[in-house]
Amino acid sequence: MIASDSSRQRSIKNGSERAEHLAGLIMALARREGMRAGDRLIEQRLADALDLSRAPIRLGLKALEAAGLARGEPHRGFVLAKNPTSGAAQPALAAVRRNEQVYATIAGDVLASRLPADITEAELMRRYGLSRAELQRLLDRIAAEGWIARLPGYGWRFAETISSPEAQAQAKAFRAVIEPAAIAQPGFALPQEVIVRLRERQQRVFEGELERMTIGEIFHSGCEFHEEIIRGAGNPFFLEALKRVNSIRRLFAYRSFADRDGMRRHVREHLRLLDVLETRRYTEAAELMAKHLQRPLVAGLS
Amino acid sequence: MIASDSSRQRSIKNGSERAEHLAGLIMALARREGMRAGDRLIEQRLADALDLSRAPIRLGLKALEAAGLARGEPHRGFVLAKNPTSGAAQPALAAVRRNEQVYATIAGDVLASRLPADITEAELMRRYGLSRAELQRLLDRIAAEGWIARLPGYGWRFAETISSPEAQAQAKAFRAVIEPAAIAQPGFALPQEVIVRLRERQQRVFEGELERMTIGEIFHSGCEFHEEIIRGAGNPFFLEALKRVNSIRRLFAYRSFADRDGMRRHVREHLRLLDVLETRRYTEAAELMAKHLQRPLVAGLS
DNA sequence: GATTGTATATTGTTGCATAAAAGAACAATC
DNA sequence: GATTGTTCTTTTATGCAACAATATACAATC
Repeated sequence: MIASDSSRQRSIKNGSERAEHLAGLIMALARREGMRAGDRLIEQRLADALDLSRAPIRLGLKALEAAGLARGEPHRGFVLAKNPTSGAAQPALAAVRRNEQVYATIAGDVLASRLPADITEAELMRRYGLSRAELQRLLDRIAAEGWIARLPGYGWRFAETISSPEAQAQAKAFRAVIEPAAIAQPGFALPQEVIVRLRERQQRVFEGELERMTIGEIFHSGCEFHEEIIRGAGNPFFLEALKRVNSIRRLFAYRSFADRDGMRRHVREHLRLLDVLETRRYTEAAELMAKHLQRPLVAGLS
Repeated sequence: MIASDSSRQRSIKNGSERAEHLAGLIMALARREGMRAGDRLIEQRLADALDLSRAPIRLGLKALEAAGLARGEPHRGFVLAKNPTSGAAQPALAAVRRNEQVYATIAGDVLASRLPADITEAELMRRYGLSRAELQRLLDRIAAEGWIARLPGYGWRFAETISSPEAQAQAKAFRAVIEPAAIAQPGFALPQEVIVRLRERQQRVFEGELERMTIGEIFHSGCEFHEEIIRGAGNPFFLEALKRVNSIRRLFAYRSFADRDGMRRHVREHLRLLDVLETRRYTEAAELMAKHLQRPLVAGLS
């Protein structure tokens, strides 16, 4: 439906923060794409991938250079200086946006029911020391993720979804319905190149990268995998529904610990699923997916 | 999850417009609740039902009185003056919000692909003659409904969902998956009072009110029915997903003509479904729902 | 005891000026 | 021929003050 994960982060006062954020986006992209040290970072291509124009990309690249993650020469553009490992991406994001922290804090407070279900903007501004503009942006983002909504009068209301302790189980139950069903849809089809790309990534994760990934990255990768597959149904409602669930699951994910062994098994199942999908045995694939989603994975990723 | 249908409409310059809007909300509520001429309109109760405080309700009531739809006496509050029929609710809404019109226009333009997928706010302001604030509000609403999203840079992108000609069929396919599945969920249960309320409403519609309802109202009533039922699964993700689909289906609904006979049959199926649900034969109910959703209904309501 | 009337405090909106960010076009370079 | 460098235009954000709407508390009335 709509790529919602690249939710924008403006409202930066300190110019360099914005640049570092962009740098982070670029590194994350490079990582996902499996780029290595020495690969060229072509402005237009990055811009297209991130739905931006070259101007902001440029800022990001300069920030990367300043952080020693990229090297640039006049008229020859930039080149990755280091393999974009998890660790490498961090420094660029060292100036973790305050907004990002506040976001996490709010999420935590809601999960722990430290906030009332109904709350005014003014109250939120006071509690978290935000300006109106900052709060606005934050609320927009949260609303887009679906766990808050305006009341008709003053104030906002947090969704039950997230505050409920059973939310995690409910998300699972929901996915267990839509994901296999999507695969079983009449027109389901996954282009070969998508399968190849997905297999590559899962393979990379399986073969060691897992150890170097943060929980957030692992989770993101899992979401991407499942979203790509559900996309095969060609029905955006399935995709959109999954994205929403995932954006809420992400909130829990941060508080779960990493069970690397479970994850490894998990990724193996992903690979197995790809094999079945490749041969177009969709009924079987749907069943496999159903089983995959039933498996209780401690870390809450799938 | 979150009651999103009472999307607020502020930004009114002409004070009375806001009041008339509120009046409309009150009448619509009275209608849904099956109130009759002579029934009291208790401020606090209306306020609770509409998630507002008494102050705005009061404005609405006064507007209703001015429109001759309610009678008020000092210290005795207001009383419905007429049965809240579809026609009666109209005059109060005569000053149909310009925003509402623009909303409809945009929806139409997107459906007809008269707008590019990516577009800037400035462009939208020019095209539809809106102030930034007005547009902002509109975009927020549309974003909440899920058919537009910000790009990371400048501009917004319309969802594929809505512009696709198959969207209608896709929405149907999606519902055909989640609604029966929700009923089949382990913990599914529908409180008796909900069944009673739903039956009452459907009964009312079946016994003639149908003829006097607008397409919009018929559609709304159908959505509410299905949403109440899916709520029985106790899993907000199902409910939320259905709400989203419905908010998009509503866009199509306005352009479909009314097939009163088909609708009558349709409502009969609703009543039948309630009977089965009442006896807790959920497996059977799920099957019934699946069939119900397969039936090709011209008017695109369900 | 519930509901309405009224006054007051709080909350959110609008428009505007300034500043910052992003996009687009084209020349320069590899 | 693709990519980078540079410049210019357009678009959007931000903070602020005046204003409008909503919420709340309590008294008055039924």
